[in-house]
Amino acid sequence: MKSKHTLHYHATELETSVGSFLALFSDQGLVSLAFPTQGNPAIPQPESTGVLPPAVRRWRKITEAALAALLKGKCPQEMPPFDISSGTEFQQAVWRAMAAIPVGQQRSYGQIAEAIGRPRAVRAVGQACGANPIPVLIPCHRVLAAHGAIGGFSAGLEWKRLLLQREGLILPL
DNA sequence: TGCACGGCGCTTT
DNA sequence: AAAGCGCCGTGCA
Repeated sequence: MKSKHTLHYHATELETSVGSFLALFSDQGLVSLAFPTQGNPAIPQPESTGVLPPAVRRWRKITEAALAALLKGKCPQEMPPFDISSGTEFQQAVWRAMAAIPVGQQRSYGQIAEAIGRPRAVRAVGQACGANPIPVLIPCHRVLAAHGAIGGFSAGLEWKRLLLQREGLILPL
């Protein structure tokens, strides 16, 4: 017996002002987003965007526009649907809470923990943030340690700083 | 300011 | 079953 859903993902590159992100879509929506890997601009693109299913082509365009907006510190007009089914219930709750942080605002790991009703699960929240499959659009960069310290970032603190800076957030030195 | 530590909830091995 | 975290408050120099 084979399931006909989610057997395969559509991989596609998204060009931005800071390099090319790699996006993965399922038939449910955007599954993951990967930062441009250093000095590695052109992974050969096996499928042209022409072969992508219509829905995926639409989401791709929306995602690209949303990325561009966020990199300019602006609020995206539209977001693609997220397929975060890979996460545990807890992780999905954390990711949804992060997605609700407005552009230009910040939260602490503790605040996210409270927002999902587990005020003491602070470390677990940190772990779940690190597991966020859709960085930038699910703004894990807007989650800082208590008292404004920058905290961590799995893709590298440089990216976190850049994103915060573009959104006009100032960090304590 | 800075470091050390204990406790915490969840994921991963 | 146990380790290991993108944490956080406290306490001490």
